[in-house]
Amino acid sequence: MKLSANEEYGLRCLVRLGYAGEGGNLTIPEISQAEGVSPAYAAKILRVLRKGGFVKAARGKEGGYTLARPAESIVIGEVIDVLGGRLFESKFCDSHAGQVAICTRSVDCSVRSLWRAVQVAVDHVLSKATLRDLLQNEEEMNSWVRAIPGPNGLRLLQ
Amino acid sequence: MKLSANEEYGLRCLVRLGYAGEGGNLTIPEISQAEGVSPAYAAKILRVLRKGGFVKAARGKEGGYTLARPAESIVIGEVIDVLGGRLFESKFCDSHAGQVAICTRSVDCSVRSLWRAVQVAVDHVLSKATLRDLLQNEEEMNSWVRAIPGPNGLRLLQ
DNA sequence: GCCAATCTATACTTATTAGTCAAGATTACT
DNA sequence: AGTAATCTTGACTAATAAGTATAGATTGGC
Ligand code: FES
Ligand code: FES
Repeated sequence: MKLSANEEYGLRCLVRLGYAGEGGNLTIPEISQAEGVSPAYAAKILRVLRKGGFVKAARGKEGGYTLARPAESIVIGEVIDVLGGRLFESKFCDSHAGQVAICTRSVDCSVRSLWRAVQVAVDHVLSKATLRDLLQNEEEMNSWVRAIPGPNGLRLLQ
Repeated sequence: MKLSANEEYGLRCLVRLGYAGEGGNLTIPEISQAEGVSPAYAAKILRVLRKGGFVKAARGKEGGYTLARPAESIVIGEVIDVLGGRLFESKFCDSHAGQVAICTRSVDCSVRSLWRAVQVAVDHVLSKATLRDLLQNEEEMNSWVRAIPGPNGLRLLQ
């Protein structure tokens, strides 16, 4: 259960484009330098973001990347899904089936129930965050996090 | 952000031992067969659990593995930490440092703030679950999940 | 003492993810 | 048309995680 490099750099590249503003254009060399990754790797990641429909590319001179839609309509949960998949996918239990009672009889598995709970908790945060929310400084972001409703764990950040 | 094989199988082996009850003893071949993994792999995972202090081993004939402490004192969050590390470790941002404003000036990064929020959400679930909670069937476990306090995302499981 | 059942440790192989490279395609400008 | 700046694609290499193999150490029973 670790953040992948794709998720980390992909999200950062997207934030970088968000800072460039609506219609703002950044080239691969620019993004690459800003995020401290190689141009080739930035290109690879940006391709994933493009195929996910979050950014669009223009080729040729004066080309570059730009957000495909307004920052407030880009939900971070969807971005993370594209960059790194889900924490707990439904097929997971099929491919890791044990033999006897606990997990094969997959109609009845407490472990799976726990994984689902974790997935829901993650989704609860990531489905509420948009790229717009990330286009602010850390302090403002912390306020945003605390504003997630309910006396849930996020309050612990307080 | 995916569950690792270590986490999946490690937790299942632990649950299996939990079913064996306090003082219950299972050998590597038994666990291996029950969980559908090779004996060698089960051994590798059980070693991690032993070093984490969750199970203890007895060698020689009549040997095997047993829980190191009562199931209700084994917190799943700690188990997952040992098996697969944290989602977002503090050194993470050091090793993935970008160059300019967003992530190098790590005193001010909204992305990091989001990762922390996700980590807190995960911990909120996993720090409340003990091995005892997992020693019940899926339906009972779902009830347990719903009982996590607050109108938070876990309600979505309803 | 010997043997069989068991865990232990380390090294090895395979699969997946991370990251690089090189050739090609598109566009703007002259 | 020519050229330079740009994205696109697929193949390649490197690093890490997953899984296997093998030799060794411990224990109980005969
Ligand atoms: S069915 Fe997947 S962990 Fe039990
Ligand atoms: S400092 Fe780590 S994501 Fe920004």
